[in-house]
Amino acid sequence: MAKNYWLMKSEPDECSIDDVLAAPGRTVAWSGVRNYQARNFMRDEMRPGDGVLFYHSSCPQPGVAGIARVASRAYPDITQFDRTSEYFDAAASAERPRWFNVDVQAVRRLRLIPLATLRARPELADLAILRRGNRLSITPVTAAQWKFITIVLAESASKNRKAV
DNA sequence: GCCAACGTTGGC
DNA sequence: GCCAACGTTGGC
Repeated sequence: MAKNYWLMKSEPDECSIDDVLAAPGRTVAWSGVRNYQARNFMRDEMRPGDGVLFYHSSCPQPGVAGIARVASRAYPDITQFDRTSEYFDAAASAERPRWFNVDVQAVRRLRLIPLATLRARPELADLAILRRGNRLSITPVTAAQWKFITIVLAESASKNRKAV
């Protein structure tokens, strides 16, 4: 099956790309997603090896902060069973779990590609996260968008750093 | 099944 | 803090 690509939002106060890089195995469980569409992407479409744009949201400098990869198939999100968790779901049971998550492994940090930079590029006009009113925390990325962001934008960011 | 009210997201 | 946009809830 062809490799898929995704953009996953995370609030850096909660879990930044550096937090994932510092985690054991550079891997974290992407638990706590409580949106059906995002859940379905993880449960039904994600496969180990899929590419992930790690996006920092709800922070002073929103943008793509790193590259990661899907590191597991989806499995039941343990936080739905934990009464002490803010993600507890009384309607879920072990027999009928409602929420699922994959594991995400950090690959590398990027010099931040700011949201404004993404918006400025006509090549990314159809990027889901740039669509008006988009709030989904997990969105698909096309192979062309992935290449453009991880090669063209990440490269030019690296050159700019040398120039500065 | 409709739809108003409410809650959340997330950039600014 | 504001506000647009969208998802969810619950009465009917």
